[in-house]
Amino acid sequence: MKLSELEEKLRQKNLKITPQRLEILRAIQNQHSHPSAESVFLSVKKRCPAVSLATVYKTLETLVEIGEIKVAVVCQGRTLYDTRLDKHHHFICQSCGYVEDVEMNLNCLEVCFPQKVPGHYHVHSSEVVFHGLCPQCEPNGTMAQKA
Amino acid sequence: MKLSELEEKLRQKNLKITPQRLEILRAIQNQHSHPSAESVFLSVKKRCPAVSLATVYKTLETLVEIGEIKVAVVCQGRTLYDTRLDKHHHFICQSCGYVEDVEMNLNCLEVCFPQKVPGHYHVHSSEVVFHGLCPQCEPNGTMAQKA
DNA sequence: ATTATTGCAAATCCTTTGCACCGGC
DNA sequence: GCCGGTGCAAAGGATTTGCAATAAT
Repeated sequence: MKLSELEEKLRQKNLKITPQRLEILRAIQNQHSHPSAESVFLSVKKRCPAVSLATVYKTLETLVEIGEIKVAVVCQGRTLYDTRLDKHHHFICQSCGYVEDVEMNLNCLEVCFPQKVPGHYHVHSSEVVFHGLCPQCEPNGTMAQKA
Repeated sequence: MKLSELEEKLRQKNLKITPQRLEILRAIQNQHSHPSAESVFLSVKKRCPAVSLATVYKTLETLVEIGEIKVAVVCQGRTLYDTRLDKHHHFICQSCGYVEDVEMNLNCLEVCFPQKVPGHYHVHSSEVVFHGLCPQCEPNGTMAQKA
């Protein structure tokens, strides 16, 4: 997403365009794929030392609300965000919490899930989550990270 | 799972059979499908008023470790557990956090995912997560719960 | 001028931990 | 008796909140 698009969205929702918001979006775009509030905060602080962690939390919430980013996963106690808005899936390392995108076309899933979901549930989205070990943690098993 | 099976498993791992552990398992079995530590604690307290919340947390961790229960989802900041060990999926209400099991045979998924997961990742399990609104929250939209 | 946003600090929520005592084995 | 388990209270980490000051429109 471009900064201009963000400004447009903010205006439409009567939200103000502040340097903090622009910096936070910038940080998210330049970072690794699944940033946490903490990592965004650290990144933003480099160019904008006065930002507060609370502002980062509030802004991330705002960005999710206006649909600019999504929550990728909640993993090991923290929320990881996702700048990719297109349909994809996630692999989560059980040991270190590393998250990686998984590309998969699940047309079969899309087609059949509405009948499987019980009753009158309105499904907005669905995704597959893979749990396992990443290459770094694999050799020594689940406890590798803790050793 | 039966109490006798649990006792067997505990013995095998040199873990002691204590009244608290039995009560906690009992509570889990009698409760709704996706209990939290808190709800287990409240339930156990009825028959065993002296139990401590810390013991419940520790015991739940132990039960996960010996494979007696699983973590279903982490939702709205708390961990929900699952007594069902067989393959199934989950629907999560975005508004109230209610979790419901979804039965689905995803042989297609099972067959194709190993090629899709990048590199040398070792996948232990996978599940589909559906996000949406449950019947109670549906009529008034996402904010129903907060109103 | 109006109103949203910021930054700070305190508060909150869930979960974990340290440690002395207790109880299964 | 040994060693793991329990309960308590305190600590911990992530996130939220109240509020006065600040900045966007």
